[in-house]
Amino acid sequence: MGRSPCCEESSSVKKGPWTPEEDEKLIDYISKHGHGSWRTLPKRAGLNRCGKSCRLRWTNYLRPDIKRGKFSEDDERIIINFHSVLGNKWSKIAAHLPGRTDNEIKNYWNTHIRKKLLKMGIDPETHKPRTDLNHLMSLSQLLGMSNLSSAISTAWGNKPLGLQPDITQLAKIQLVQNLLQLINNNSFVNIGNNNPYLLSNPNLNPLFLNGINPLQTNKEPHVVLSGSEEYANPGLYSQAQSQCSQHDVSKSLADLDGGSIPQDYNKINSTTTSRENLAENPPLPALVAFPPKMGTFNQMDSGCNIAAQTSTESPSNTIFDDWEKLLDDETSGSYWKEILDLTSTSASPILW
DNA sequence: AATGCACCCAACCGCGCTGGA
DNA sequence: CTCCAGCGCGGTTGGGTGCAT
Repeated sequence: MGRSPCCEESSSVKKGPWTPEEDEKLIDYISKHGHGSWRTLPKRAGLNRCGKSCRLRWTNYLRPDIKRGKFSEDDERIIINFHSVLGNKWSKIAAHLPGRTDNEIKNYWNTHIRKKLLKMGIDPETHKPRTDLNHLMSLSQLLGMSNLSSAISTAWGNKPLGLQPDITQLAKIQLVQNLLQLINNNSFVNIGNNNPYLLSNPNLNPLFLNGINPLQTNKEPHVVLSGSEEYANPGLYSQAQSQCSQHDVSKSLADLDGGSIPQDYNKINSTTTSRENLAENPPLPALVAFPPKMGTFNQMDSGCNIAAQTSTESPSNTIFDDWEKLLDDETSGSYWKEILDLTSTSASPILW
């Protein structure tokens, strides 16, 4: 069905940035009369703007309850978690960050968070590790740079730059993760990063894929949504819920899906695995056992060489041992050779 | 100082949904 | 049931700004 444009094309309504005078008129009018019909508001308020422009200016900028300024780390985490569940539903995400507008969150996502996730090797759309070849290339280049830096440092008789070993390890790990995912196309491993987002993200933590909450010792059943809204990832939604509760958001998320908010959760938590992941992607055994408390866990402290944590759910030490070997400089060469051999014989056109 | 470039974010555009006639 | 006005939402644009050369 066709619809008339918001403003007559022939009309000479003003566009572009708002002047302080226009702002004042709009604020004055709405504070006295409310906005009522946006379409008729400009005339009533004496503004040469279209109603839509007035609404946008009010909701995104002039509203008195708008919170401006930098996003906190908590805000960022909440945005990421809700985005992993809701996708680009900016208004829904904004509903859980009082004072923030959907436009502001959308901009912040596109300019900051998106890039951050990409740098971490995470696809901001799916919240899963990137498997595109460009990304693999950049990782292999990172490895190359890192090795070069190491060679230069050795040649000069200096120790490598302080960050270099971590970068090397992370690049190796990330690269292998992505290779494994390419090869198996059904799961992946995630180690060597102390970012709470990675650890708590059911898409990124292998334990979640096994239906294990890394922060709890017992398995939990899958979430069965009883509400009207479908969420791609109920585990993350629970996590998002718990974070939301920390911010004292009055609107209960439980109302949305008929579930209950796990009130005592720590900052990073989750309850279940993704139904889709389990249904469509049978999990590989978890490679790393996570300790029960996030606060005590710092993988970087051990230089990515994670000490095996005992867990009743830990399926295998063998694979973990392999990873340790991979991370061991003395033996990594042979493992890389194996991987290279494997990829060179596979049908996938891996580029090096 | 001038220029080019990248980034940020306010504002715009167009589509879909909703509810009333 | 159809039509349509109005609104809200998500994607996109472009001007302003800061930084590098």
